[in-house]
Amino acid sequence: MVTNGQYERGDLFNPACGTRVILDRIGDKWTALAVLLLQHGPLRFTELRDGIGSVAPKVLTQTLRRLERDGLVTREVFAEVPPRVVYTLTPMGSSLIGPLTAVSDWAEEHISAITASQAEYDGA
Amino acid sequence: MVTNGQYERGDLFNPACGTRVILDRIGDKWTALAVLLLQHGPLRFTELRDGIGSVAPKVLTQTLRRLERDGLVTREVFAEVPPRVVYTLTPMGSSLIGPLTAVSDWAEEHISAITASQAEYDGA
DNA sequence: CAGCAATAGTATCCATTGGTAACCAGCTAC
DNA sequence: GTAGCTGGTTACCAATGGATACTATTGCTG
Repeated sequence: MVTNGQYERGDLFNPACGTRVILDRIGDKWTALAVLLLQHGPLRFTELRDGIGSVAPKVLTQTLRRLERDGLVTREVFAEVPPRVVYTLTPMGSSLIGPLTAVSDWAEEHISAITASQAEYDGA
Repeated sequence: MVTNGQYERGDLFNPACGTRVILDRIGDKWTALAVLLLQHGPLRFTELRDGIGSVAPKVLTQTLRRLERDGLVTREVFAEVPPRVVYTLTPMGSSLIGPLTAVSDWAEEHISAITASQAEYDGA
């Protein structure tokens, strides 16, 4: 089931399928969270860094650069003093909010059951 | 906005919020893919390993053990020769298929736009 | 009985990614 | 001139993931 000869649809056993490529991309430590945080409007570098709390600036820079390269966020630099850099979701980035929110809602719904399962597993 | 005093709902800026805990858990390299692969029925260790293709047995074992600990899959050992181990989604595991499929569908829909954006970024 | 084959892993070592801490560039206010 | 703000970068260390070899169990082959 080949689409345009480059990516295979649906066949998750094929490493070249689009889903696997994307899971590999947004399945790193901070990407999904960054997109979710930007859903209510643009944020500055420092707002993201301080808000996340535990991310190293180096890693946040990497995450945002990759998102920019993928066309999911834009990066605007204002030549002020002190400098200001604002990150904004593109329309494509915004379209990812829905699916990510589905996962997020699932998480909120099942987090306590998962924690309970872990406790039982560890104690048994 | 605290639920039971342990997890905070909705506030993604709080590292203790359920979404962030779960994103940290299923946002590793193979967990989401393993759940998606199990959606059509149980699979053996070797079927998962060979199907994924590029995962080291050590890492697949870690992934499946964590999923078992979280209560998302069950592990059944048949004392035969050669041995047989079958992994199956629990009801909670199956309930994650919907949200993950939403992400998967998004991926299939936007993979070519993302690839194009990357090419432009790299060439510009 | 010696040797081999099949499955589901471990064990060991190496590579890649993420984290910590320190520093920089540009400008402004003291 | 020196300190401070922002948005990083650099150098180094820790944790996670990957490659390869090996093991345990037991029936089958010769």
